[in-house]
Amino acid sequence: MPPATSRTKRAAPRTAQVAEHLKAYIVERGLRPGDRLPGEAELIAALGKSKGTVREAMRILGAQGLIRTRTGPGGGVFVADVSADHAVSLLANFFYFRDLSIDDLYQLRILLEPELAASVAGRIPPETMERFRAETTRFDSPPATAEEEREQHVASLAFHRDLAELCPNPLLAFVVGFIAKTLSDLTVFRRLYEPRNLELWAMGHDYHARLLDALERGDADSARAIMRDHMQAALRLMRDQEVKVAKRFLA
Amino acid sequence: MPPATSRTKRAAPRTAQVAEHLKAYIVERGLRPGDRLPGEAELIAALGKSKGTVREAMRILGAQGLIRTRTGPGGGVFVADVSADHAVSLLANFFYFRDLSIDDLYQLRILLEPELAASVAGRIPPETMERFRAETTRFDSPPATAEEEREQHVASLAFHRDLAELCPNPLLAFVVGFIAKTLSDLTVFRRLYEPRNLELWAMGHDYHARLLDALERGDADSARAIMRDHMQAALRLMRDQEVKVAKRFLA
DNA sequence: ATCTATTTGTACGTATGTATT
DNA sequence: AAATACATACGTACAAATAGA
Repeated sequence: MPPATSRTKRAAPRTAQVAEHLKAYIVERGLRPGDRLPGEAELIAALGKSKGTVREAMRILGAQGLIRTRTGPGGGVFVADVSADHAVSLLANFFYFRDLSIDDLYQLRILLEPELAASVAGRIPPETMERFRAETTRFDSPPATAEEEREQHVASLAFHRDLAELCPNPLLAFVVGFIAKTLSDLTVFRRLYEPRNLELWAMGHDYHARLLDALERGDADSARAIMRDHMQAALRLMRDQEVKVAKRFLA
Repeated sequence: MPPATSRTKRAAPRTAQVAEHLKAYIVERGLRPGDRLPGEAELIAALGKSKGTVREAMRILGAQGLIRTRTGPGGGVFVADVSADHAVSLLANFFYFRDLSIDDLYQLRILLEPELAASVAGRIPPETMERFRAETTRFDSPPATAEEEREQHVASLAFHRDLAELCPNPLLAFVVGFIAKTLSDLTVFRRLYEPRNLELWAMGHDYHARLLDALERGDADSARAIMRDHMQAALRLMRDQEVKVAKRFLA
């Protein structure tokens, strides 16, 4: 048996043990989002751990998005569905110390967005389609100010996120959504005095309309082709723009 | 002013406030991985919060991979680089309640792996290349048992993860690594009595060698083409296999 | 090798806040 | 409006780990 000074893997702290225990508990019982977990008091009694230890374990699961707690009667600890936003934030933190360039993001975008467009063709509910059409009218006139141009760009990215939510492949939807969110955060801090790019507006406006047409009539191949052209053009234009990166952690 | 019973956004719990405060602290000061953060005692004094509150906040940041703590003299709280493994685990939890199918994973794989192969062509250090070559010899003979076949498959996925680490695009590297890890976890539980697939072995062995050749001579286009063919063939074979999904949370 | 100092980790008791009935 | 049930916050004491003398 190795001496105490050896580099044998130290036992995990009790808090981490309790957290893992709770995860296993959820998996074993096949609990679903909304299902109730034992509360503080019960866990303290059942596991023989102190209040602090149990609470810290809860915080770990909460930070990972796995549980939610509510105070008051009928409150307690509940299994939570990890939200897409939460997962995006957690992943964004991973890239905090790794610098993602615009090119990095667009390399993925060019590969994925056309496929995503194809996969949602013919799968858009009429009322959603109506909303999309209404959105495009907001951009019928070219942006008058740099600020307006930025708003249009962010709105366009929001459209891509909305589209992603309709994708039947959850992983594809997530990655595309993540990229759009990241680009959105980046461009919030774009320099405002740069010359506005009317070409970008005209192109965006045109592709938007043609894409919606293709999606509505369920023409996956056209949707893919339109999106591919748009992505390549967008990358060329992005390359000309100076972008200030916002460094921060997300909640 | 709305009454107390309205749905105005409740103030965040103190613990969450402290956690956000610490994140902001890191960002404002531009702290880097390894840099020291104020310890428990200092934070208790500086923020006027209790020990439990401060510790729970630390656990939140720890669960997100942002800090690490060490006991003893010279110990304390330190900024951590969120590890790729940690980020993969957090994202895997997001998909716990969303079922990713093999087809979902391969839809992305087919799009991304060829591009990744192209991007690492000519960028593989000689000693790494040697290691890759050595690995392939382990598979010079076809698998004798179902268990051996599974091992080869997992090893092949590990190779793809190693390759991903060399990719200059951190996002592309992450997504491909995530897919390989997820497939690895899935196939650990494949049924063992199914007929072994010698075709899979032969194809894998062949493409492996040709891919390494292309990568070594920096031939990005060939690498991309080889990888694309391999992915499409692999998907066809995977579709014939019954796969048991392992449901669990990751640490 | 043993002790000592330092810093996080665990335990427990009590009080406060919050939301439902 | 009040009682109830639950999480949240606080303070103290002690245990464990680790670097250095």
